[in-house]
Amino acid sequence: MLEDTNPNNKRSKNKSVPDSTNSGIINLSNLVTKADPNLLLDKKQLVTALRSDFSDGIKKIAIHAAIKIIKETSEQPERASDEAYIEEVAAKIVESFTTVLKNNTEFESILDNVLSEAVPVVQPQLKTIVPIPSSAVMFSSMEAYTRKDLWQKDTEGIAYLQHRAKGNPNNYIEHYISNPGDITMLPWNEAQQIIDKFGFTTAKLHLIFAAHTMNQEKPWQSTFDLKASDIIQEFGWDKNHKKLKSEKLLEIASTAFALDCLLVKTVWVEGRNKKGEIIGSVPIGRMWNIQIKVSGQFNLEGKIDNPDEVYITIQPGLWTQDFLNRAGAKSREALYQFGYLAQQVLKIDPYHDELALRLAIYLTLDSRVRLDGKYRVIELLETAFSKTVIDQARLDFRKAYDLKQRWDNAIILLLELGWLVVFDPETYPEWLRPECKDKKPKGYLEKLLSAKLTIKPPAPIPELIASKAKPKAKKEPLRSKAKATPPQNTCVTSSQVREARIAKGWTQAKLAGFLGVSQKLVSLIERGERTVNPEIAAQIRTLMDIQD
DNA sequence: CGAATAGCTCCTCGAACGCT
DNA sequence: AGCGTTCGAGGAGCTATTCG
Repeated sequence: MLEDTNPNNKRSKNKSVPDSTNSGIINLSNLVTKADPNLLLDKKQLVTALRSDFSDGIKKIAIHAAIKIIKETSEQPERASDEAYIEEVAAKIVESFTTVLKNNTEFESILDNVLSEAVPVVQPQLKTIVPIPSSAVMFSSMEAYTRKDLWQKDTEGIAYLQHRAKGNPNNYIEHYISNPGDITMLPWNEAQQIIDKFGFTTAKLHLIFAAHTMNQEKPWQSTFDLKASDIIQEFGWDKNHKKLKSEKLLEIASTAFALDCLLVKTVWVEGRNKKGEIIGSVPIGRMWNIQIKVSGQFNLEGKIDNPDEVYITIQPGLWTQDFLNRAGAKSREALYQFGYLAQQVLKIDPYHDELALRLAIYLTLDSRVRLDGKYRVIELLETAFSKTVIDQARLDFRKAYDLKQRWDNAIILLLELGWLVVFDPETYPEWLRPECKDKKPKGYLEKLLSAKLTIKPPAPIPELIASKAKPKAKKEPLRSKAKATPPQNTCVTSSQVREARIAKGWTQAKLAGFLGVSQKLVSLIERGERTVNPEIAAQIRTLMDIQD
């Protein structure tokens, strides 16, 4: 089961480099390891570095060789102590080697084999609405990144965070902390240092990784590359001019580094069907395997101080085999659950709009499960903060006022971002709503906590989710068809679908996977042999960016 | 040769229809 | 009205063909 080997294990090798100059043999691999690993990014720089390293090595050997030659073969062995003569002979030896090296294309072809492509092929930026995994692992990992208060110490002093399923308490997911490239669980004190690095940036980067993972057919077997400057734009950091771009790049790199430290273990049994149950249990493994490559100008020590780009290579962990397995879901052996992420969520500022961001992330994941979007205020606040925050607000009127302010600001921001917020007329009266400036009566906090409201992500996400959900609740016949389609143009032609799909480089099977239909139907649609129902048409338009 | 696509067949489900 | 039958759309599985 765990047979696929982790490519990251390579990195711990090459710790000590034997001094090849003493043996008189130049070993290319030794030279490679002596070079700064950052050099591996740029073949030209590496070749230059290796050539100069090679020449230095040759010079030392050449001097030894020159002395030996003069002593043993020369007619004037006494000149073996004549430094000038030695250098002269050594220089000839060096020259004979370096001329060979200069014209040696074999040297570069060896490097071609040693090195992967210099600049990785990066994934394009995310669109405004993207599919995103919404399985329990996403909920639990979001808690791991944004809820430091939920981390605990077990009896052996290991730091862990446990997320139990609401419906079935036998199902749970646990997270641990490790050092990068390792799966040893770290004890509390060491783990704390990494947990301290967690936060909203980590959570947002995690969402971006997760969104790109949706593009992988078998995520647990594949890797993909992202460019940190794309991520900066997705975070909306490009508009902040107080920080240098290189600083932002390094922040992304260190955030990715923190993501590499999260482990996950799942014990999950879901569904009842003909084949029995889906067992989604994975032993402890990494959430993401991450490698970071920095590119830019080298300083004198061969390091990069101010990178002009950072490339992140991501390999999703084994959890995706059980929770993001399209083929497995078809054969009812694994899960493939996803919702949709509005890209603007990534741009919400965690410092000024923390609650809005927490709500947006939670609701993004939860909207697939809770189709009606109905929540009570207390429920949302409890998932966003620890319970103690609410208890403190109950005891201290200033904290209560503060909490109400934060809640109102969060709701106002979500409304501005196009989220659908409908206040329940009975439990959420006018005077309690964010826009009302009137003085609040006594006991308003309890009123607010028990108030009900409907929150849904911005259009067209609710429509997309609704069309994905198998309509178990009876749809009202006939009328629904006419009613469901009023606002947008939901027609697509067969050629539009085919052209858009090919433009994106998707196969019919891949599009079918996102639509939740068979590849065959996509084929029929593209040939114009099947009419496209409005819901599928709307999904196609969104997924494929089809304009009128 | 393997991945992508298309052809064929069969199943399911809801709407419409007809009979009692 | 209640029930069974028929029909067509939507969809899945298996497999043949095409294409790079």
